[in-house]
Amino acid sequence: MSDSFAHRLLAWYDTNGRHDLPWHHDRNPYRVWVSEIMLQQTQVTTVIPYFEAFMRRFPDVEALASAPVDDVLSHWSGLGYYARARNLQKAAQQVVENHNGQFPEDLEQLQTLPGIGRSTAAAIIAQAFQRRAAILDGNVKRVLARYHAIAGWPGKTSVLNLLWARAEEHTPKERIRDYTQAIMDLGAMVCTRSRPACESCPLRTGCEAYARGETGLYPGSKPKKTKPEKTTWMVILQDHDGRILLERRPPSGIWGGLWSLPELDPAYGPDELPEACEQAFGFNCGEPALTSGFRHTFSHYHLHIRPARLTVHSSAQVKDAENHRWIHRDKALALGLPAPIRTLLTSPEQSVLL
DNA sequence: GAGACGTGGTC
DNA sequence: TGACCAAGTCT
Repeated sequence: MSDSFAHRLLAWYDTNGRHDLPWHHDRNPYRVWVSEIMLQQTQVTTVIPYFEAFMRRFPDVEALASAPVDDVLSHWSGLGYYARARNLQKAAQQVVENHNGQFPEDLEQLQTLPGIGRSTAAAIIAQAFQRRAAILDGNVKRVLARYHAIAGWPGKTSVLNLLWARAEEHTPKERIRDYTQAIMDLGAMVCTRSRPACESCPLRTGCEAYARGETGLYPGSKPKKTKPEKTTWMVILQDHDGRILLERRPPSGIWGGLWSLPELDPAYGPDELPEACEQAFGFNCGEPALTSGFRHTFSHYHLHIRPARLTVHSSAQVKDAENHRWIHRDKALALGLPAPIRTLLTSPEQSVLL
């Protein structure tokens, strides 16, 4: 039912909303889908340049499906959550092979594609097919939690279910595309996390949190936990030509599918590194030169990185040639080597800014 | 249910 | 400076 909530929101959107984002032009399921995946946990201003470059290189689902995976990853460099890029291409291949190149128009079917969950599927239904579907992203959660004074952290299933129920309730049958954009815009521009602009909010009347003067209490915050500390070796393996070894990281885990300095088990002591390298790569190495380690903070843990530089004595081939490559020192320096954290690559030729 | 997955912005 | 968060999904 399109209640007063939806009407007030749409009236606000008509004069105050964002109507000119790149994915609003030439709107088709492919462009909507790519934008929705890029926008997961990522802000609009960050996404815009990536979206435009991505569309130039992969203008349609066939182009994406048939591209080399390293090419897809290189266009994702710096965006983070690289599983999104891998899933994006897998999904493109499924659309081409199983759906004749056309995106399914059904909520459940969309969710069978990798990387598409309930909210993204609904966003595609609403934005691309203009059919009624309720979304519930971070913006909508905040708006609804405040409007209905829904207490508790939205990560909790019970709270999430309450929010979904309200989202369904407010979603209108008419102007579904605009409504979907409108409620996200309100969350991003007015009903912000800190210092919301309640005085210019079309939903001020009826907002329970505002009436109580308690907008700061909603949505409830996540339970605090101390971040675990992890440690790793990152080795700078150099041969007599000055070349440095890179390793393709496994598809899952941190920086999945990207290239970086090889990592070794932190259980090895400094003295055991030559032996560990011999086992892992097949090289006879000299004594490691250790430089001071540093800490890199991620969403869920602190990573203590210990760089170790070793020189390769034997000129044998690398053991696992498929997943290792040498790059020349000049190139390595240009990429910022040997600072290990700056050596992430989407292919040995391309650097990633971190 | 809880943890993993990234980078950039905010306070 | 560091905790917290952002157009979530997968394991």
